[in-house]
Amino acid sequence: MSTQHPFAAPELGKVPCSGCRLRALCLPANLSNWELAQLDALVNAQRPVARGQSLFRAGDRFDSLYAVRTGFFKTCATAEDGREQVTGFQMPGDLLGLAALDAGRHAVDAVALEDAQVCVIPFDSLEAPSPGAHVLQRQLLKAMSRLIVRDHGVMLLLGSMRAGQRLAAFLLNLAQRLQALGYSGSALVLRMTREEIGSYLGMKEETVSRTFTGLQEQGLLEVRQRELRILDVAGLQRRASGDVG
Amino acid sequence: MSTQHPFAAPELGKVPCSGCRLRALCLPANLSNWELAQLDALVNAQRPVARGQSLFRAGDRFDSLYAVRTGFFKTCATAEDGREQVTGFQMPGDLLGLAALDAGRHAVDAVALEDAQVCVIPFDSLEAPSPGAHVLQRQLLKAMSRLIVRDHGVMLLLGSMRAGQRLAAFLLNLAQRLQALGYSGSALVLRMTREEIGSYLGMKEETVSRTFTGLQEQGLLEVRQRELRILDVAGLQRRASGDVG
DNA sequence: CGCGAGCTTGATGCCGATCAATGCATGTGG
DNA sequence: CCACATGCATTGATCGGCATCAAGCTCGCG
Repeated sequence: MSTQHPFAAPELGKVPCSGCRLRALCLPANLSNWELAQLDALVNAQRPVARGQSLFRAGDRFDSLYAVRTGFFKTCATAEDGREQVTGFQMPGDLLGLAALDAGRHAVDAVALEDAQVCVIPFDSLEAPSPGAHVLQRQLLKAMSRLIVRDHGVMLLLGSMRAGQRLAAFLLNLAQRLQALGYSGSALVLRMTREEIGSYLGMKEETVSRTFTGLQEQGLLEVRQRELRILDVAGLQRRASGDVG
Repeated sequence: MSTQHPFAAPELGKVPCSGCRLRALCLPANLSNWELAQLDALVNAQRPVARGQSLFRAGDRFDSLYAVRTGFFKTCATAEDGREQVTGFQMPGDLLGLAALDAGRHAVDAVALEDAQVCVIPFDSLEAPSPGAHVLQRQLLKAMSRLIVRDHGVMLLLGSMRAGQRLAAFLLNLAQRLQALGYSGSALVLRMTREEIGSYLGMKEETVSRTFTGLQEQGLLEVRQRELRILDVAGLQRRASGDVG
């Protein structure tokens, strides 16, 4: 149902949080062993999502949260008039579905930008007043708080930065998050199209393209299609802070 | 009766949530009597904040959440380079400090736009695994989820709307929230300056002013200084959806 | 090989930023 | 009570960044 390979089971075997490579970056961050065990009991098995597939869509009934285990997602909000906007990009360790807790229905579409696997956290886990639920709730509160802070950063970016600053800030943030996952902080592959970047940053794909070219001509980075190499982090940071135009 | 008077006490007497006018709109929303009692035990007394004063500042240690009881607030995020941006306006029933849960330090400044009173919810309440904490956490998760959804709306607005649409959408939202509080949905007083509106909407105060004038000339509203009257809700809605330029 | 999705580059025009001046309301001190 | 200062709001003139429209270009894939 979820993948293009007909033989793929809807759920794969479970890897416990306690043994997960992402343990320090995901929900289990900073938990004691006992707390970790409580959490482990609430997280269901993994589920694959093929590139281009939706994990959920806006309006879907909310019955579980998801943590990205492998792969890359985008979330899209849709206005009543049909305008769409990318509201975030999620990589391993990030949570999906947090905006749905209030209304009981998902508020955005979550689409895999490459073949991915997510961990499933049933909504029921949150309801019962078990010790595990308490741990989970506390971690979720932190995760949501973090998301709010990040969104405020995006609002700042959208409200008061020029195209060059926006793209520079975006790339720095992306590189930093990838580095936290153990990847190189300077050489990376863009999982999303120019249009998706533009949607996230409030600019048109043509402008994204031109801005890439501009940053490249200034020697700050090297970009060829989806492959990106950051040559001058400090320069990019200055650029993001509005140094130049 | 606000902090500018030297004799004002730092805390006033407590009004229990169960007897609060805002009960249905604030943290106690949709709670059973038993749950309400649990919550009541966690909320401290009220605290006054005078117009222009900060309830907290970015970087302050986070030791309690606040619920607006009376008055009007704005929250401001500050970038490293000093740029400031209003990230939200809070009215009675809204919570303040949600962005601080993750880092343990406040991420924004919260400033009273008029003399105000807030209810204090000590952070400790969240930590202990008491039944009250469980109730509080569940309500907080919902409130944060709601904030995330609202922020996504603002991102959409900032990323893909023209000045006229932004202002129209903002005013409709403001009027709707005020109406939910029992005020008129069509006649209202703007608690914030043009500059603050502009900061929130990603435009300059001159543009806000011109846009007000434009909407007025189209007969959609009437504005004189801070006093605003919405004359044509449907027209404003069309305007917000990008009907006109 | 040829198609199509995605990316780049160019030409033009418009929206909103910017600079600058005036108007209006409130408050303060003489 | 008036004169003046101050903060906020409006209006005008000009300019620049980005959207828009319109071709080409690149690359992966059937």
